[in-house]
Amino acid sequence: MSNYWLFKSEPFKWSWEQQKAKGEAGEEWDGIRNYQARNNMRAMKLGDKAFFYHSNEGLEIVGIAEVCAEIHPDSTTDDPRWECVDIKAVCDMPQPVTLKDVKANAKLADMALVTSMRLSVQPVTKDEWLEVCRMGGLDNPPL
DNA sequence: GCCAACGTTGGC
DNA sequence: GCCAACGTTGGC
Repeated sequence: MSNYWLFKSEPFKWSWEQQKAKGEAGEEWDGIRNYQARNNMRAMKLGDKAFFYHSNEGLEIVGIAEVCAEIHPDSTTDDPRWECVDIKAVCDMPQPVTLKDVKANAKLADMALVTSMRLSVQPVTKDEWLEVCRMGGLDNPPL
């Protein structure tokens, strides 16, 4: 039973294209300096699935990733408070789901993307997961 | 580029 | 432990 998440990234800092280029090796999701976001990463298990969202530019969910390393120290700081996971790209959203689309869908009114705008690593419920996958044109969403 | 929302810091 | 000041995020 895996859980579902959403990672935000500004595409000019770390884009979905760059994430995909890392392939199976995945990449450390470093640089998170927010407790709530870190706590969400602490709760992640190997194989958990996540949406990859482009903030600032794009404003859309562009792909699906998977947790490929559980919580460990963030290599970009010596501060022991900050830890992170690694994620790898799984597949593209055939049709990216925009923030506008999410806001326009009553089923997604409680999504953290809408209610906790500034949280950069968010939990996603299974219902939300399925609905966003459906909107993105994924008939057989990774579960 | 602006600015509202909100998390963090630090003085008391 | 409160709260004002400050910094950052992120939509517009």
